[in-house]
Parts: sequence; structure tokens; C-alpha cells
Amino acid sequence: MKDVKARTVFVPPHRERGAVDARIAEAGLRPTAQRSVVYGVLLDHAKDHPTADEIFMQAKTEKPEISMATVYNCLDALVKHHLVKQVHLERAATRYCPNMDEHAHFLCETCGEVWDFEGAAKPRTSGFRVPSGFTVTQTEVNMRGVCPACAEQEVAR
Amino acid sequence: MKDVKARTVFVPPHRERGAVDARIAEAGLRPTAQRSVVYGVLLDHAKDHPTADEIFMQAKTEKPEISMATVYNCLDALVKHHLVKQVHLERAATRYCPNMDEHAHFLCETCGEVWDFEGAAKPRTSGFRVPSGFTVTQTEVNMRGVCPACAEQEVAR
DNA sequence: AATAACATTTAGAATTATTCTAATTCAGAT
DNA sequence: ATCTGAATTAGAATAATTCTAAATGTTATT
Repeated sequence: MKDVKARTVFVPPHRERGAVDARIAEAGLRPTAQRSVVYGVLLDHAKDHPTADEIFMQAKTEKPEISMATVYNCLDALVKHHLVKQVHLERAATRYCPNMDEHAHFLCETCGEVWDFEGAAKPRTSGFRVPSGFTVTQTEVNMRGVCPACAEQEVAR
Repeated sequence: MKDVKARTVFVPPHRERGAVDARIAEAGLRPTAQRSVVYGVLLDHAKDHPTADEIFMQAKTEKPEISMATVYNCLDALVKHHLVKQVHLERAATRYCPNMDEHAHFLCETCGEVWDFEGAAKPRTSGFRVPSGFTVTQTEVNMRGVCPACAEQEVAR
């Protein structure tokens, strides 16, 4: 697998300021300036599944004083209040995803890019038999393989 | 969540020496002493889903000269040759699992213990629609929640 | 059996992601 | 204005993993 890179991060096109704060407040969190920026960055880059470090770098362009520790604090708060999901695809850095619909993640083993696959059936247990007595609160489905772009390049060679 | 601990590791009851080497060889790997020990430890503690560090500690009791780097090397080789699966449940250390049947992993958020849930339906895509052009080679299903023992303690309080 | 070529192991240093700590700042309630 | 607790900050500390270079082991060839 090549070096795992995130997509190029670019400045958010349009993000409604109040809407972000409203969602944070609805989730039962005080919408501080930092949390808004972190959550906003994540919403703008939902497709990128950025790491804490990538979020930090982007957040700094909007709020230069923000610190890495705050990014982690904010992400933890957002995760705890079900606005954001952690994604553990590899032994590398945790990725963050603001798409709370049930969906799977796909990691291309060639280019390292991550995609969302929308769910169909019952993702709560994803076809697995949960033994009695266990309570499942969250299910994460991670796939790996080759994306169309990389498959094409493979053929070309 | 309490401190995440692995189950108490105890000395393997009976492990057939030749069988381990044979499986390593079948997978196309040279069965070195270190690989045998690492794979053997993993087979004996399949239910524990140990981390590299836990494997290292147990392996040392059988082969005191083994080094952490070698444990990582061996694990990587075993993963590459499909004898072992990596499990990424949390932001903590990667866990290793020698059960190559399709199954899901369940992490108890209270005690940190990990279980295998045997699969029923088609775990290859686990009910998710894979867009055309993508090739899925591996699917990992991770669940979180509360295990029966912890649920009981919860009620007792 | 000796040699060459290559794979594996080793110890320890280096790197990277994440968490911790203590001081400071901020927001809301009195 | 002041108190109180929550949030943020910088930087140190920790933990997992990878890297490096040297030593050792293995296999194939002579």
C-alpha cells in the first residue's frame, strides 16, 4: 500500500454558521468557538474522513490559536454526543466521520482513500447473531480492497 | 469505560508442536522458532484477542530472547499470509485474532473484554451495497455495547 | 564442507498518535 | 462585579509502532 494520504483539503464552500452551532446545542453541548470550527471542518470534509491532525491543520486556518489538545477534546465531546463517529480502519491514526447514518467504510489498500458505502439491510448486527445477554449500541463495518481508479491503473500497467 | 485489560494469560494447555509449524508452512512461510511461538501463543489465546505487547510477554516465557520487533515482524508476516487478522476496535493498541472464519468482534465498553460473534448471513458485504468498480477483499465488523456480566453488575448497583 | 546470497532476528533509537497536567481563559449564574 | 465550573491552551509525558544497522541463521551452490 502506498503512503496513506487524505484528499487535498480546500476551504469550505459554504457552511451556515448558525446551523452548526444549533446542531451542537441540540446534542446537549455548549457551542464554543472551537467546537464549531472543529465540527464545521468535519462537515465540510465529510468525504475525506480526516484524522485529528488533518482537522487541526484545517481548523488553524480558521482559528489560528486552536491547539491540538483542544481538537482532541472537541472531537471526544462530539463523539460522546453522537455528532461524530470514530473510524478505526488501520493501525494508523483514528479517522473522524460526521455522517451518522448507518454506513460502512471502505479503505482502498492501494491509494489509502476512504469511502462511505450506504447501508441496505439491518446494519445494527450486520447479519451476525448476537448471543443473548449482550447489548449492542454501535456497529462499525470496515471493508478493504481496491477502488475503481486504482483498479484501472492496475490494468493499464 | 474502565481500564481496558486483557483476560489473564495462562500457560497453554496442549498445543501440538508440529501442527503449528505445518500451518505456517502451508501458508507459504518458513516456520522459524519465533513465528511458531508467536502463532502458538495466539492460537492458545484466541479468545483473548491479545495485543502485540501481550503476545510479547507470553512469548518471552517460552522464548526469553525474543524481541518486540520480532513479534511485530512475525505478526505482520502472519497477517500477510492470512493466518491472523488484525482487529482495530479502539484508538488503543491493535489486537490480533487467529480465527479466520468470518465473524464479528464485540467490545464491552464497561470491562473492555472482546468477544467473537459467529456470522450468519453474508459477511462479505454485511448488508451494504458495494458500488460497482470496487473490489472488497476483507470485511471487518466491530460492535460495542455491554456484555452480560457487566449488565448484571449494573442492575445490582 | 565452505561459500555466497538472502531472510530473519535483535536491541535500541526514532517516530507518531494520543493523553495528561497545570495554568489560564471563558461563560453563565449569582 | 464576582464566583464557579467548564473549556482551552502549551507543552510534557506516554504508548504503540516503525526504523536502522548489526548479527545471526538458512538455503542453495560449489
